[in-house]
Amino acid sequence: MTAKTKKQIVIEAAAKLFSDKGYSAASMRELAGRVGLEQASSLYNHIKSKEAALQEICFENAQKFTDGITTIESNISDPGEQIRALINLHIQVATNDITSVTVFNDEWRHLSEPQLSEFLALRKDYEERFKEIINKGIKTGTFKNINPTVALHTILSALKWIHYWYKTGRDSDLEIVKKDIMLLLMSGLSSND
Amino acid sequence: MTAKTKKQIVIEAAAKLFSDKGYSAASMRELAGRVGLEQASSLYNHIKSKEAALQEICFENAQKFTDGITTIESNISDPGEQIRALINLHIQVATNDITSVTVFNDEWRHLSEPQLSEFLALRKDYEERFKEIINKGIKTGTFKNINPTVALHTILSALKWIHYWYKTGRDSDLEIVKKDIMLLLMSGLSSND
DNA sequence: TTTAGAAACGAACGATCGTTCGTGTGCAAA
DNA sequence: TTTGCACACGAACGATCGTTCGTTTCTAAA
Repeated sequence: MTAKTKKQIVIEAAAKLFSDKGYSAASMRELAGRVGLEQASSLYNHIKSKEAALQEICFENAQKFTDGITTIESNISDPGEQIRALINLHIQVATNDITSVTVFNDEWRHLSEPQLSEFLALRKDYEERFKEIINKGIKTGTFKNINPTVALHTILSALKWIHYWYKTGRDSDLEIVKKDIMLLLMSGLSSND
Repeated sequence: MTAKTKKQIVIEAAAKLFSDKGYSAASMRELAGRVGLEQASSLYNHIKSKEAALQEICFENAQKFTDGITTIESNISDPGEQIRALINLHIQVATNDITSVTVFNDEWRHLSEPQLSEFLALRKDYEERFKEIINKGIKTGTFKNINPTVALHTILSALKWIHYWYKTGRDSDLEIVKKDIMLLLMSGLSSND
């Protein structure tokens, strides 16, 4: 296990700070204080700028999702199991790195060009591949005939509260939560009796 | 139809601006420009402060949800129909006032005390009442035996993308979207063949 | 036509922002 | 022991922020 570089520490603290206050309300002086530095200027020995930190966080998380869906596409063929694996991926990412996924979800819009366009392109690509799996499931009769765009966004949006839950309450076991989210999204709230 | 007061115009423009840039990144000078004023100082003839505008937006929307669930509680008794009505309420609010619901969802954390606590109490109250309906449905066998907290947050979170969709693409009919969201949340993605 | 009040203006305030730069310090290689 | 480099410091920069205040302009009632 290699030691964490100071840069990594700064980036992680930045993710937490951006998550707590939002990117614009987060100051470099507070970030310095959180990593034990007296001066904001000291940060610039480790990162290039405030926005460079945001970029690292956003693209690092984008990579996790891109890698995840690539693995799922090549190792699983049944659309139902693919969607289950995607749901699992989102829960996994959200609970493994609680703060940076918040930044990924909410603070990407403070990226400036050309990073903003690049980020949106990555997201769009991910969504298209997700939607393609839904489409395939509908065609094969595995899924209901629901508008794929609606299904895509409803599922993605539904998975966004996890990091919040994991951060605050976390009263029940993760495996139970995972199972119930799967059940709700795949089979719905209504009982079938 | 009474004319819109300048204060209302300012508040609505503030909602749009907060939605576009986030509360912290939104400046009073840009807000002034958006309502045709050359000076930010002119805004203070209509609103008390930047945060006062945020407060109005947040609590006005909280009121809509509180009023909505109160009506549903007293006019509908079947839990399944109550949840359907709640989903409908969220879609209705999100599409009727696209921008202010964004602020309600994402920017409330920039409220300062005591408004922050007051807002969180309102939200908590709403969530408890929503959860109570889920609980009732589980008890009567209308709903699956899913952890009510998980079901609550998954459904609430799932409904948050609507305003985004309504703002940007809006390629398909609202009634179709509404129907498909209902179907997905109540019966799930999997087909039952 | 006069007058009172509402609303817009423009300068200015103190505060805070991200970032730069020159300096000093301490550790590791020579 | 000397040298070089990584890193922390502290002052300072220009910019922008929300807000205040005194003044001017506009409008509608008298």
